[in-house]
Amino acid sequence: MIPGMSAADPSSLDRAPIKVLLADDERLVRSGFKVLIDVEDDIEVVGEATNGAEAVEQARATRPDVVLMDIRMPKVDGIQATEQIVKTHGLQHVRVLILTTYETDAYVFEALQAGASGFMLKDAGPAELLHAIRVVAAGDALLAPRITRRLIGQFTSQRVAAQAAEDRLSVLTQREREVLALVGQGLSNDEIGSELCLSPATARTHVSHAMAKLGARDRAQLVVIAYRTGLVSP
Amino acid sequence: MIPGMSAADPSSLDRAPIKVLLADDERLVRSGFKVLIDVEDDIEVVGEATNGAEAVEQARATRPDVVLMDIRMPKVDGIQATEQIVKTHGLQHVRVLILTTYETDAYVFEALQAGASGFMLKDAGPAELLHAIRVVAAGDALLAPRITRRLIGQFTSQRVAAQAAEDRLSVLTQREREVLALVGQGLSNDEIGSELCLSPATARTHVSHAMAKLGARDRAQLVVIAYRTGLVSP
DNA sequence: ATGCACAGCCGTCCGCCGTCGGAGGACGCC
DNA sequence: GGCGTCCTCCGACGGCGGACGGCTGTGCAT
Repeated sequence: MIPGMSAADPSSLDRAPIKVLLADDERLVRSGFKVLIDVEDDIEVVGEATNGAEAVEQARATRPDVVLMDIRMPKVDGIQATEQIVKTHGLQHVRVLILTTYETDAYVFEALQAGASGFMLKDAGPAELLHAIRVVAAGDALLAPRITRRLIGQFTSQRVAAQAAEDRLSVLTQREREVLALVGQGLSNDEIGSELCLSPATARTHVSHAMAKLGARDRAQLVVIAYRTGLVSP
Repeated sequence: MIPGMSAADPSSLDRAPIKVLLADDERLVRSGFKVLIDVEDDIEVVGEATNGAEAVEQARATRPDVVLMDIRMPKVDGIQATEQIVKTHGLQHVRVLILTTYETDAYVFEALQAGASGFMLKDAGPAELLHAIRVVAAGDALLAPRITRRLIGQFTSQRVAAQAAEDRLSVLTQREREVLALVGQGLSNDEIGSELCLSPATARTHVSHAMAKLGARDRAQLVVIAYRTGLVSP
């Protein structure tokens, strides 16, 4: 074991070994992982599966700590299998580590949504893979660096977009923004008036001004703008 | 160098060493990192800073590949410094790796938004830290496993919430959902009618039914529901 | 076959919404 | 003081929106 990389498992000797289930349709890949894992003292392979359905069966039978799951597999794919495993009663402790060749964004999203704890690419080094298994077994999560980068990029880009959209509201006065926020929650003019201690006529004026400035025709379109700019939360 | 962990830098010997700038207000922390880094052949410390302002100066002077940045620092904090560095013309190649004791969600978000490429906790092992430096220097990104876990948890939880909210729409007919989607984009009844090849009166009926079933009074409130359920994207 | 329920479609009536014009007061700026 | 901006308020008009009832067709059950 590599010194210093053991944050997830500082004393491997006095614990039960991490039980791993391999799910991949290619025999060569499985045997490769198996020899890689078997030389480690603190990790052992307890089962293998060649498709998603088998993976679910094996998970129920062997109750592993970690499932190394490929995505593209015959019959049931890895993402569906992941969903079934983590939703099975009594198998909540099982962590799924996706291991695939493709870094398609859609795969990553679906896999995480399905309940995967990690996402690694097959071009990762052996030590990275072993480290990932230990991290996931400890209940933490881990993504391949390239995936992390893209995830962050997407995260920040949508933040920037929200920032840019928020600039559309810069033409509004403070009061108009307040009114817009209430319109964004579906309030009527009268409700806005009593909420802000205004005459309903004044509320209408502010709504009207906001619509004119933002190019909205309806108050419905104002709601759309309020959501798109992030003025009102989901 | 550890075999297998070198995916980010497979052949360290035939490249220029990674230049690292240390930014931390505690002398002990800096010296600790320095001895850790200096024993590696492919990484070298080219400067040190004790606060955010110094970090920006040093980054301009030494043009490092990676800045190891603490968050809590006097004068200018690490997040502000990160923002200034990555926005400085000619310093876009500089990657910032946040290294802090606290895993507060707000810190993580702000740091990533500011342009950081990684976020590690100070309780990480030496090998993890060195690996993180190499990953970030290679242009990829990396988060501490605990951070990754929380990020994924937040990501999926909001997905699950959207899923639960979507059940509200189960009472609607297919046609009504279509109409609702268009209402959610701010379309008028006439526009919906021509969009779906309907009489405007029919569009109104569907809108009316959707409102009755969902407990909405306005079409504005329908827009709110459409966004909250995720029927229309942000 | 009859009755029933539901989805879809349409026309009509009333009310709120949105527009326009006007008007007053508070504040800051030249 | 004059000017501009913002907030507040009012009244009247036209129109879209929403409610209501009626009509058709389909599927299901008795």
